[in-house]
Amino acid sequence: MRIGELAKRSGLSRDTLRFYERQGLISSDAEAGGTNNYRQYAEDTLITLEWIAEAQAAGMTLTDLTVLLGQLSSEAGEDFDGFVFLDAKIAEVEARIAQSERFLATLRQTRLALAQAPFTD
Amino acid sequence: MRIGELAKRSGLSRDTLRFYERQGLISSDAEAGGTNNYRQYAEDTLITLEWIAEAQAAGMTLTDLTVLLGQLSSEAGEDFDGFVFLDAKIAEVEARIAQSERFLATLRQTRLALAQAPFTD
DNA sequence: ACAAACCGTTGAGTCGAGTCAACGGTTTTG
DNA sequence: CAAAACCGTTGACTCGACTCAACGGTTTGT
Repeated sequence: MRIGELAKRSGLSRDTLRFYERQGLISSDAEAGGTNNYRQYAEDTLITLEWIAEAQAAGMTLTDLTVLLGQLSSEAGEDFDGFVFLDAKIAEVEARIAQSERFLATLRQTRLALAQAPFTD
Repeated sequence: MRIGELAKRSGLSRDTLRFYERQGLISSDAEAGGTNNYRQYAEDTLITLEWIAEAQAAGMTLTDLTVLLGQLSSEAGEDFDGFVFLDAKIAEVEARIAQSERFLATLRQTRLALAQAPFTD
């Protein structure tokens, strides 16, 4: 599919998609018929974009993601030292979830306190 | 306490603390003896800073936090319409946690897949 | 066939969240 | 009583993640 369709289906802007591509997060090949240089995206780019969105929500930076995607596609068994990085990221996300849950608890508590305050309704 | 001590104890830079103060996230009063204009912070500023860190990890922006802090300190019962905002933020955090957990699951899965690959150790 | 809709590139701009440098005034300490 | 350590302000700068404008080529709908 071309960039416009991908934009519409992913909910991202065309600029963002080109930006992601420059960062090495997604890739495209030139269209077959070859007179123009329109980007052609595979269907599963949508899955990658979904993954990127989740990863960003989990606090990953785009450069983190470039590294991770690189490692995922690296041939297993070939001087793969990526566990260090992967494990570090897993730990980061775990920590962020824990903090988010603590924060969520205080938010809920606050809501309750406000709701029970006198003259609130 | 003065800014240097707060910086040391919170792990944030003095610049960051002054920046937070300009954003209305923390406050200080001038020192009692009055010849200098050094900031004087109360002990519980540390708690606020802790809260801010959790909130940021949960994806809140500093302006979100300024609003939230303002609402928390608003007198209950007085034309308080903040549930809309509060509930929205609660929902946001819940969503982000859910996405983070999905992402975490795929990371863990990836780790497993890589660990079980042939010739990996 | 021609306007509307789409695509490309380049380069600059924005916004959030800090960070740094420069300069000068206070405190503290050896 | 210096020198070191600390504090203040202002203004510019960085970095990540986009976003926009301008300009021109390509496809598509009527």
